[in-house]
Amino acid sequence: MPNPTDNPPLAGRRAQAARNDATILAAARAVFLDDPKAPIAAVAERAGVGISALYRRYAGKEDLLRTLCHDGLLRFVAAAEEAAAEPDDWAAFAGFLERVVDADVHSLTVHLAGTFTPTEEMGRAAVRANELVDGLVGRARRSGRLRPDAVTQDVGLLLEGCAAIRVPDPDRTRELRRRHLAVLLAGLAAGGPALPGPPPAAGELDWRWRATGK
Amino acid sequence: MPNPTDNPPLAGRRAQAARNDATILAAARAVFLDDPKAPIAAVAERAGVGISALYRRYAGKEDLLRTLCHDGLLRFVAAAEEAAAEPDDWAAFAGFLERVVDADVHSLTVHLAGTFTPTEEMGRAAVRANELVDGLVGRARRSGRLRPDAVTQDVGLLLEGCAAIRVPDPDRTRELRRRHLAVLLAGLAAGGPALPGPPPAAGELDWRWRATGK
DNA sequence: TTCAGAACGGAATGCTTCGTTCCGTTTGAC
DNA sequence: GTCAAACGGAACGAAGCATTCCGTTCTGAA
Repeated sequence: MPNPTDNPPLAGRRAQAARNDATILAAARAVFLDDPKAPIAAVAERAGVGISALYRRYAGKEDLLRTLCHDGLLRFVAAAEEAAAEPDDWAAFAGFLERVVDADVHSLTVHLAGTFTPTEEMGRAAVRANELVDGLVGRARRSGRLRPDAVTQDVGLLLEGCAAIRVPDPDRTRELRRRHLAVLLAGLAAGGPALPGPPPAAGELDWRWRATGK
Repeated sequence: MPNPTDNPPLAGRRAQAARNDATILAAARAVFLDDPKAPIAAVAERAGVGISALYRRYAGKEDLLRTLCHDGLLRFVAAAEEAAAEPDDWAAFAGFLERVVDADVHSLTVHLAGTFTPTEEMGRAAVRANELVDGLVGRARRSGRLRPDAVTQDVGLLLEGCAAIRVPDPDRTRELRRRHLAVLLAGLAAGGPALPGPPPAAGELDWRWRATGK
């Protein structure tokens, strides 16, 4: 799994193949982001390659989806780590959400859940992701900027809500999600009335990952 | 399209058939709410009837979906009208959102869009629905409780976001959506920082209704 | 009591969609 | 010049699903 930022100046079949690795994964991301039930042929077409180029790299559709999702999980973790470097507690929290929403990482992982059996490595990445979010929420809450009754799992609700917003134009989609996120951040700021109902519990939003069934 | 609240004390085949009308529509609502691409057989099974009982009432799948969606639109309008009767401007606005979220009306209409060609009557209902929402938003804004930069179309974003939240248990889903809605309402209250980006324009969220293709 | 047919259950049908495989071709590498 | 990695894309076979068809049940009126 080569680094997408590699830019090998090599020519020839080998280099072409290496570049295709990234091209195919990018195409798969775009296609399945648009329609989680898209056929594999759509990915090949989008990447501008034949179907066999896909099957040379992945054992089957499930394998491709798993790889794609794993990749998304790593991006999620990276976003959280980057955001955590921000000194201001609230800016770190808000910046994290903006990164994840912009990168559209959440919709990928959520909509693909259940279409493959996850690996243990993915499980570890998920745990790490959760720890990072927990840290960001904790910092924001301790700073007094985040309302005290907001919990880590509220972030999941929030991301799911933002991911649901979509219009045909991707750029406009990002703008609208940003706007929606701004409303949510305003609502998460300390000072509002108490939130109703029992807060989402740990693992309550993981149900998509538990079974392989539809 | 019989009123679901009818309770004919009649027995016999005729009465059974009349009751089935409502049973089937309710089953269809539950099934397609759970999975918008569910097969028609799932509806029949859920309703506890045979497939032919369905085809006796509807010309085909598209006809059933259209009827179901039309029904949802009417429920949406009814919710808006009920909420508008509330004298307090903010309570009317918030109450409307709670009704729609609780009844899960929005997800039905949104996820089914594009699977059938709408009737003119549905178009009229949609216009009426929009006018009602516009009125509620206007009242809330004039009362000073709603932030001035929120527009009618933000309600669409908000409802879409809430509809995206779901867990296996329907009751818990409602609770979580209510919680999410509370955050959003807190964020919509006047006093926050300005919302970014151009606000959603009229018709910008109607794209699902314009084409029949996927 | 009889019987025409409304209402129904569910198997059978035919079509579409898709994942996967297979085979002939191209093109660097040595 | 030869070999095989990489490919393109047609072909295959399975699965899912909308719709139709037919035999059965039971009501309601004569």
